[in-house]
Parts: sequence; C-alpha cells; structure tokens
Amino acid sequence: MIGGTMLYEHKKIEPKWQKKWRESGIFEYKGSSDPRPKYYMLEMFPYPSGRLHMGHVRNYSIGDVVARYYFRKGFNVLHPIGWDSFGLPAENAAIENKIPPAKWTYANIDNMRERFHQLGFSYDWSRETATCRPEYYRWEQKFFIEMFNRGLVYKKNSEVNWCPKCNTVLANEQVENGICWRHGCQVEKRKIEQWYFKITDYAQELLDCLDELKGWPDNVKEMQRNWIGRSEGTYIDFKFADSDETATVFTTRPDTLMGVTFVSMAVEHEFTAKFLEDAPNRAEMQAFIDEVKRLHLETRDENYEKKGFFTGKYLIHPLTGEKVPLYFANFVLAGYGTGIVMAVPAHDQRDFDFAQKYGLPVKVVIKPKDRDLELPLTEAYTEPGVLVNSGMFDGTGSIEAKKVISDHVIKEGKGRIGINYRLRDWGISRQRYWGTPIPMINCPKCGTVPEKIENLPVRLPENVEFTGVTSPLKDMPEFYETTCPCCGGKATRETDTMDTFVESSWYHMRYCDPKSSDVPFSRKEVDHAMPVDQYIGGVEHAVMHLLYTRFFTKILADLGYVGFREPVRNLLTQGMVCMESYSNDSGYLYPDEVYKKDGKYYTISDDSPVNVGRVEKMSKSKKNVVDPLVLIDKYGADTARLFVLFAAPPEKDLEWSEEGVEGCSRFLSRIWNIVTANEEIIRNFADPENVEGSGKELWAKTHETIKKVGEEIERFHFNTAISAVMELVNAAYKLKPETDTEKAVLAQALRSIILLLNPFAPHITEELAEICGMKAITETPFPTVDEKALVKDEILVVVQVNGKLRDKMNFPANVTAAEVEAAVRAKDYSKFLKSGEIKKVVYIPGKLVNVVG
RNA sequence: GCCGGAGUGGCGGAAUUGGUAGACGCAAGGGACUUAAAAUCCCUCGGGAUAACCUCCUGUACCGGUUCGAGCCCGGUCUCCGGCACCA
Repeated sequence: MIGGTMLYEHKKIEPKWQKKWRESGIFEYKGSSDPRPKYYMLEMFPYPSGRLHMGHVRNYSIGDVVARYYFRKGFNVLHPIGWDSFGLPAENAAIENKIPPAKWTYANIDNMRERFHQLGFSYDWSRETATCRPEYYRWEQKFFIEMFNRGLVYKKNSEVNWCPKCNTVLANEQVENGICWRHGCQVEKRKIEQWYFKITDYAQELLDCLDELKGWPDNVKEMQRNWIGRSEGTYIDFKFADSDETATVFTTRPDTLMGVTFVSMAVEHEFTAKFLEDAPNRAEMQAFIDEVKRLHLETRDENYEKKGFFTGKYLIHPLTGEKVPLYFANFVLAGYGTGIVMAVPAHDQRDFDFAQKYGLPVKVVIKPKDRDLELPLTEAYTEPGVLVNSGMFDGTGSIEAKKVISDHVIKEGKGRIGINYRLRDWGISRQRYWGTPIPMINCPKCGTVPEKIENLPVRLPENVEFTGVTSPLKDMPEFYETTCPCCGGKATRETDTMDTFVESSWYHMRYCDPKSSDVPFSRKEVDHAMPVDQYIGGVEHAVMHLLYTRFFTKILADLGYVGFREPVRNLLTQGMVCMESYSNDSGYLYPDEVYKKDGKYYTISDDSPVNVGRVEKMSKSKKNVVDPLVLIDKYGADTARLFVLFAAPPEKDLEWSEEGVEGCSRFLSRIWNIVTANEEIIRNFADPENVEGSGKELWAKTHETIKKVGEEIERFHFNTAISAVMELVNAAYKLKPETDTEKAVLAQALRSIILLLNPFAPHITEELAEICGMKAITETPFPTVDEKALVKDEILVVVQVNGKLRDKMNFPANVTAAEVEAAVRAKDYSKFLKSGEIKKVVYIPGKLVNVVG
C-alpha cells in the first residue's frame, strides 16, 4: 500500500497462474477426434539463442492474444511451440566457449522455455519439438531420400555463394547485394559440389497458387512473384555462319528481332572452349575471359562498365539471312535463359551502350506512333510503337508484333515459345557440423546412393570437440566410414549437412503429431489440423522461409504425406521493434546509461552530452535495446504484453517508449483498483436483464465494448481493442452506483473488463476473477453481446449544410426520413446557404443529414 | 530504374463500406487530496480570429478532379520506407 492505493503485485500473481496453466494442461490441443472446429495458431518458431529480445515478446504476444481468444470462442486450438535449433551460432559458441553445440543448444532451449513461461503464453507444451533431435530430423532424411528417388534432389558441381565467415555455401536467397544476410560480409564465389532441391519444377505452381492465398499480405505475395520472376518469351535459333551448329537466344522482345545487329553471350557458356581453340588471338581472348570471370567472382557492384570481345564467329539472322557478329559480353548472365542474347541496340539500353563502345550498327525498327525518332539516337528507345525497317512487318504495332514475329519464327521452325524463371534450384548443402546430416553415401563401386530407410536416422554425433572452423564431421572416421547399402562394400558418408531452412519447412506438420515414431506424422492428424489458420512472423522471411515451406508442402503432398498443397491460410507479418540509439565519442551507449533533461540526453556517469540516433531496429550492436527480462521484473509480463500490443498495429514498426510502458502499467493498476474496490458488488450482483434510466449508458457502453473488442481482435487491431477497454474503464470510474440496477450494471461492466482484457493481460485478469469469485477465465467463454443493450431510444443526427457541420439534433430512434427533413427545414440555416433557399436534403439514416442550397 | 506500401496534433496512433477528423495512450498545462512530495482522482489540450461563452475561419504531404459530402475514390507531383535490380 502506498498512499492508500494498492499497487498490484505482479511478482506474486504471474508465477502463480503460469504454474497453474503449466500443470493443468489446459491449453493442450485435443486432436482430430474433438468435435469442436479446429484453429491452428502458429508463430514462427525461434532460434534458441538463449537471449529473449523484444521482437520475440511482440511476435509471441500477438499470437497469444489470438490463441486465447479462439480458445474461449470454443475452438479446438492448436498453439504449439518448438525450437529451430540447428544452425551456426551453436558452432560459433562452441569454438568460443569450448562447449559442444548440442549442450549449448539444449541449455539455451531450457532458458528460452522459462522465458516463454514467464510471459504467460498459452502453448501446448506437450507438443514441444526441437529440430536438432534425431526424432525430428530422421524424417527429414527420409523425405530427402524419397525426393532423391523421384529426381527432386540432385547433386551438381557449380559456382556457389560462399560466405567466408559462415565457412559455408549460401542459397541465392541468403545473399543480399553480394552480402551475407547474416554477417554482412562479402560473399565469394566458389565452385563446389553440392545438393539441390528442384524447386524450379514447382515454379509455376508456386506462382499460380499465390492468387489463392487471400489471407496473405499483398507485399509478401508480390515479393514472391518477383522472386520467382516468370517471363514469357521466345527462343530463337541463330545458325553459325561457318558450321551447322545453332546458338539459341531467349528474348521477351521478338518484336525487335529485325533490329538485331549482333549477338552477345556469357563467357561461361559451353561454346567458349571451342571458340578458344579456333581463335587466332587465343591469348587475348583467354585474358578477356579470365578478366570477366574474375569480375563475376569478385564484384558486388552490379553497375560495372560493359565490356565485350569478338568471338571470331558470325551467326545468320534467322529472318534476314544477314551475318551478325557474336560477342562475349561481361553483362550476359550465364545462368538465365540460354546464356546467349540477341542484341538490339536501338531498343535496349545495355545493347546500345555496348554498340556505342564497339562501334556496332544501330538499326531502328520501332518508332513512336506520332513522331519520328531523331537520329542518331542518344539512348535506346524502349517504349512501344510501330514497326519500321522490318520488311513485311512494317506498320505493325510493336505489342502486336511480339506475337506476329514470334509466330512467324516458330512457323519457320526457327524457334519456340519459352518461359523462363528467375528462381533457381535450392542449394541445400552446408559445409557445417550442426545440421541434419544428408543421408547419402558415396560408394566407389555404386556411386552416390541413399542410406537405407531402416538405418535412419543418420545420427549427428553430439559429443564433439571444436578445434577449428571446419566441420568436425570431416575428421570423424567413426561418422563417415560406413558400408554401401547396395553392395555392402566400404563406403563413405556425405559429411555436409542440410540448410536449416529445410527443418523449418515442415515443423508445423510435425506439431500435429509430434510423438509419432513410425511415420513423420499421421496423415489424418495433419490433414485435420492443417493448414495453419494464422501464421505470424517477421517480414524478413517473406521470400526464403515462406517460399521454401510452400514448396515443401507441395513435395509432401506429391509424396503422399499430406492432402493439401498450401501450408498457411492467413499470414501476418509483424513489424520490427525500434528505438533511438545513443552514442558519444566512445561509441554506443545503452539506454540505462543515459538520462533525459529538457529534451536532451546526458550520460549518467559524467553528465556529458549524448548524441541521439535515428529510430531503428533494436540491435545489440547499436545498444538500442531494452531487455525484456528487466522489463518483466519491473512491470510484469502483463504490462510488457499490453504495451507491445497497444503501441502500434502489429504489422507496423513499433517505437519503444518507456513512458508508454508506464501508461500501460498505470492502466492495469486502474483496473486492479476499481475491481478490488468493488469486489462485493461484483460478487453479489448478477448481470442486469434490462436497464432503463440511470445506468443505461454504462450498460450500453459495456456491450458496445464487448462487440468492438471481438471484432478488433479478429482483424488484428489489438491497439484499438485495448483502447476500447480503456474507454470502458474510464466510463466505469464515472459511475458511482447507488441503486441495485446501477450496481448490477457496474458489476457487469467490471466483469466484462476482466474477461475482455484477458487475452492481452492474462495473469492480472485471472487473479481479479478469482478475487471476485468468478470462474477461471480459461474456462469462461468470451463475453457475448446483449443486443437489447445496443438498442437506442434516441439517435443523434448531425446536420451539415453544404457538407459542413453546422448543427446536431436528437430524434426518437424510429424517426422517418420525412420527419428529419421537416425538422431541418423548420430551422433557419439561411446564412449558410449560398442561394438562400434549400434545394435538396440528403439524409443518411441514423447518422447525418446534409442540407444543400 | 522497376514493383509494392505509407505520409493525419508536440509524439505513438484512431476514424471497418465516401458520412461529426484527431478515439485511446504519451507528453504538456491546470485543479483536488497532502505539512510537502510522490502516487491517485478530475479537467483542458490541432492551428487561427474573438475580451469571452456561443461562434466563425482553417486544417489529414502538395496540385487538380469526381461527389450533396473526400483522410478515404480518380489523375498528376513531392517525400519517406520496404523489396528487386544488367533476368534480355
């Protein structure tokens, strides 16, 4: 007690309820035999770093509100949690601290689990899953082998992105502008043999199904569309002038075919070897090729100068029969299309630049509809127009000409329709230790063969010592020495492990039947619980994780494991938690090292001024972080949850504010105080049947709030749901009850506040319910609206004159349009009327009337 | 450059389908309680005009349009954020 006001004791209350929830198993999902409709609420599972950050608090608090809401709406809710527990940090920690990655990981999981309990999340802990357990990854190995048997996995020696810090290969998606997504270090290219998943086989389906994902944000779908990068065009054959061989190009602009003045190709193309042989200036050509290759390996900046080298070969234009030169060009991508492109300098800026540099002809074949192009061109004309200098195609619109010329080429047998995707196959080999072993065996006689299914899992040895940066598996004969499953002879295991994105591609299915030991999961259970009804996670996974898991779902459907092809029905991508950073000459400072005075910041240690940086994502390196543990200790989990939900809508970035946290804490205290002060009333007065006169206002407000909170939770507007409860609390403070009716109204209002706020602040509300003799909220349905309370006797009609607010009037609820119009005409609004008289009256029933004149 | 998204008080943000702009919270100011402070409770709070209430003008990045009525729809401009970027 301070000054007569009770501060509620979160440190006593919160652990009490957490223990109850944990022991009662109240949040356990009942499986497919339960008659209630299912609701699968899933948040992206965390990497168990051992450090809880605000992003976690936000992500999982959002999910918890939704889960608790649907529990109480009578759904059979599946709300599981687990650990994405393979991955690099465990290895780095192992090197630093000389602990085996397994030990470090399991300790972190224990720690994170405690943190999650401390936040009061409603998980079904009986389904907890860690991907680094053999009971989990054995199934992934099985999937791998089945995919291999179906030709969906293959091994290829290819140039890959290599992160020198991770000491491993990265998938295309993990490289951002030539920089490792995790470390920000520069990625190198290396040639290495590795395993690929044939995601390109599913490119079209992955693209098409996006249209059906109505519950996904548009930006995520658009990012996936861009990433898949489908383009329709035409393959066109150019014969070599000096041989029967053909160089095929891919183009999306067949309308410009008549403007081709040369052809360019990537130096990595297979033709290159032969050209070198034939070249009289072989040394020079080799030097050019080497330079370009070096450029491709080393450069990060994509805007390098365009360079080329004549291959010494000419091609025959398929329509005109003209000889056009074939050049090596450093900007042609080897891995896209055919690695050879037709060059139309008049209508492609890259080709234009190249032609200028090497003095190649520029032939205009498209001109704007309404004017001529000024010659010589100073840049490529890339807009649509009308064909010129194109023989039989002259006068055709360029858009139409795409089809006309393409069809013509195809009819002549010199081309075919082609569809290309930007998407590449998913390279999943990692030269790491702490990951799922790839279940393949190299036999000197039989080649590369899968391990026998009955020998799975291929276990990752957990008691290892880390000496250096390379995977210890490569130095463990007891791991890699084995016998060939085909011939029984001596053979060696694959020592690479899988990309951790493989584990996260199917964990949501394992949750449906996490203890299954004879199959990965029961088909019946997974088909019942899936797809995920609501998935919540960071937008940084918009392409990688969410594309991979969609792909994997389609694979599992094709392998017969599941009966659906999309894993997630509704997706919410939550924003980042941000904060301003503080720094001085000696570097960044933690928020608790500075204080604020008159809008400026100073260090606590010596009162020197502090620079305030812009608001950006909380990160350890900038020290602009707030430790959730400190927050929970000071204010409690309920306040922490309430703040992250109240301060911003979930999809937006959230700016941290200590004052905002205090506001939320104050709000919970207000509830605590008004409820405990009215405990007797709450105990003794049942919900009112009907209310007239005094008390009616609060009664109506109560039911309006019940309606609003439900609606707002369902559309993820938690901030407005909370503000609705705040309004009800403010209204309840205003009623000083005297009559029994008023007391009943107040009792219901306060009970509603407790019940409505429960998904956001579960501990304090359970405690208050108990104090007031109410049933446990976990067993109480979400409140329902009494429509009677929403019926109004009187309605307020706003009066506009020429669209501007001028007046307000009250009418009986059943007022007719004619009566409203008559009332309006009876008043004198002439000073607002332009013409002095009323021309028209527009009445929007129950809301507004606009007088026009 | 291309593709998305967003611009609303001192601040975070409301306004669900075109219908009272600024809910709720923070900050600020005032009052009550107190010996005092803290805490708590109550009130005020976009800008401007007016002595003042009422009232009037103005206001959702900017310019224009549609409409009885626009923060919301349409066209154009600017800025910011995110994604992609030599993909032929």
